Amino acid sequence: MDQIQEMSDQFKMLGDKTRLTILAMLKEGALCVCDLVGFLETSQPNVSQHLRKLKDAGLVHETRKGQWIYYSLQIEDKPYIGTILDHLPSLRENIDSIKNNCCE
Amino acid sequence: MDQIQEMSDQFKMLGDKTRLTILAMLKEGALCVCDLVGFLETSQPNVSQHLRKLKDAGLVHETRKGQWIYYSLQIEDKPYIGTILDHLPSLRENIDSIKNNCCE
DNA sequence: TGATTATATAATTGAATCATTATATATTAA
DNA sequence: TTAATATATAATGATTCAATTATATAATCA
Repeated sequence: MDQIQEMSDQFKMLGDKTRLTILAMLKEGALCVCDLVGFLETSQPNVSQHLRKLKDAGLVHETRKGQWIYYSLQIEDKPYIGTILDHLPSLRENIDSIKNNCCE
Repeated sequence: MDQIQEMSDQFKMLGDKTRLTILAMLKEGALCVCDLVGFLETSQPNVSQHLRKLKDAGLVHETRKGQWIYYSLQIEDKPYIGTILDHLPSLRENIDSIKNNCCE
């Protein structure tokens, strides 16, 4: 598949508010699904399905810790994605206030 | 509208192969619609409608010169868009070979 | 083991999006 | 002023996509 097609497929991943918010949250560090659901105003299955797309696109990866699954960014070797995430507003404070309400 | 929403709307513009190719072409300089149609493998109305979306999103602007309308990038004040376009493959040679076949 | 919690997957619906076809507008040329 | 060219807009059909609802899997806890 040609390069422009590949790039547009990746931008398609960023072209959704829920997914872009997930990436902005993961910029601050790994989070479990329940933390993401707690912050995003949508259902758990919806979050899971967006995470699946981000994983298929190679933008995040998962690690299970007991009953929780933590997601984190996988954006090495994707230089312009890093630049984009740098321009997303910081959600650190929002995350601090919800983190570990559900897990650990 | 919040910032992440605005950003995801812009990425939606980049998340289509035809539109991303148009932007890659305009990176090399202004082009008229017929030049774009000559290179992209799709119809004139399709190109016009994609240009309309790009214009509405504030990514391009138009200048009429006689019966031709030239489009060019409008990406000052959009720093990460510039970075992205830098990472698109160069289409200079392709453009040189089709430029002005239809206009001037 | 059975119940509970965390997460994923499947099925469905409705909305958004892309491409095509047809038509309209605007400019230039005869 | 009529014809031709360049471009835009409108209408339609088909596909894609996001969100919901329902169900399945996997891990922990009692």
